[in-house]
Amino acid sequence: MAQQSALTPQAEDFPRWYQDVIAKAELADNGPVRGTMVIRPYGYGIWERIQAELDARIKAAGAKNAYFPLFIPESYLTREAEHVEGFSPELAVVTHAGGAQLAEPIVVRPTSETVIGEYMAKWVQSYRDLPLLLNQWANVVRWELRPRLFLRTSEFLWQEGHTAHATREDATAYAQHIQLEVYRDFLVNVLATPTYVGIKPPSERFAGAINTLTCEGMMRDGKALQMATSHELGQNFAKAFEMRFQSSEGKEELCWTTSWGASTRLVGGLIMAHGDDQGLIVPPRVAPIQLVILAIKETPEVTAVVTKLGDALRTAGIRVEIDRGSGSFGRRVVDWEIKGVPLRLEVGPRDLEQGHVILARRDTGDKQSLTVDTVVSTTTALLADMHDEILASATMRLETNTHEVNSVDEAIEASSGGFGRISWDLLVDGGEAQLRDQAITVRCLQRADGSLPVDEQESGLVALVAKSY
RNA sequence: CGGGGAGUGGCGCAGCUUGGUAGCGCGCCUGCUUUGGGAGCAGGAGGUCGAGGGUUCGAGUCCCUUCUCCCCGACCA
Repeated sequence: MAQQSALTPQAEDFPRWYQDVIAKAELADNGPVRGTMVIRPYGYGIWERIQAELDARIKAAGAKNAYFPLFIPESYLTREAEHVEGFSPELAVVTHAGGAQLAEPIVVRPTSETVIGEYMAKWVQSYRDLPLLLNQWANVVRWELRPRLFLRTSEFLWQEGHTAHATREDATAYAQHIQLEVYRDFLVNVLATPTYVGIKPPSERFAGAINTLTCEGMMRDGKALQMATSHELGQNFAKAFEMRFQSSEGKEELCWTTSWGASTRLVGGLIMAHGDDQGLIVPPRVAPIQLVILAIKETPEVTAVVTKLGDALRTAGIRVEIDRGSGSFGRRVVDWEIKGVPLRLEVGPRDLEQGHVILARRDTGDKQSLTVDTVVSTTTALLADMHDEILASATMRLETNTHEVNSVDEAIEASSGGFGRISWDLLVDGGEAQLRDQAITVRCLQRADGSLPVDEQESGLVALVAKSY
């Protein structure tokens, strides 16, 4: 049987590969309204893993979950000038409800700074109430002209954190803490995606923020993807919503606020950062299924061993699925490869006669045979190694496709299949616009050593430029 | 909004030039055989051809109107 590839090869047409893999791995479907997305169980399983890992880190950072309404009075949005200007083109507005036209239109939240600001103002009276650290898991709507599943949908799922602080320093420190200890830590240790952490140039900043921090990842086609951001909002929203508190000296002062978010876009990032021509490669810690046991043929012996192994692996804390399915061996293997399940344990009558089973890795394709009694220990160790190796190869790709450049022309060249690293000074005077004409943007600004700058005025900053999703 | 395409079973497409029984691949269902890298054979289900109007004995095909979707250019997690 001629081996025909199940997916469009990445090198042939990357966007097509992306669509193919989403369909064939059963991650998502287009919704009935343009730009909307149906997340299928396997895709949602990945999102649930992302949620669990992020939520734990957010709680460790001291924030507590709450929930605010989907509907926001239009007048709230208009209170912060930059914010409303930034978001008005993509708002969905409800003008009719209950069979009548509404006196004041209601906006479907594109983000919740405004409602949350209103309530924070109510809850904060004293410096003793600060910092106020909130997070919510929610859906938001931003009407998109060019939707792409997971990457840009008109409705998406995310977490949005909102905090209020007594001082600017405290707010700055918290935004940085979230960016590094929540987002970067998650991206490295769970998603196995190395990123460049930096600040956005003014042109790319969140509407209403005085500073935006970002983690920029590189996809396998060399394009950038913004994976998570946190914003220092200064006192812009505090002013608009009169978030005041009485200091220990008895003076009335304005709060300093932050907001920060990560969305279902992360699933898109996961797909494009690791996937290959055989399908997804899901790193073990984010994998809803870490190991699939594939019963090659259902003899009583195979069934017994498969059941026993499944129980043992689950007891060891590994997320296991058993495939006793009908259908050919090859077909089932290909299907699990497309889904990117990290490990596949093949159990057949022939193996059992010889007293072993076969363990195959999705990322490298390596197979080994091992005795039944060593399966749990081998698997546990291998899952840990696989995370490190997937991260290492992604890091290698990030580094080899990032080029130091010294001119705008070289930056354009570097952006054809990766990132350019260029002195920010070379871009401030018209260079950024020149890049933008080539669909290249400044993804973030860093210090020369890769650390986070305070603001874009700092001298000696380096810009990472690339085409992006 | 400017430019370019496409609407035909679940998905991907042919048929239209030159009107005459609506087809192909994949998928799906049933049965038998097969499960060690996308199984084989046999049988079967499933379509108001985007919508409306017109021409004609007869329209997927020709004419008019209309709707929708996709791709490329200005925003965004």
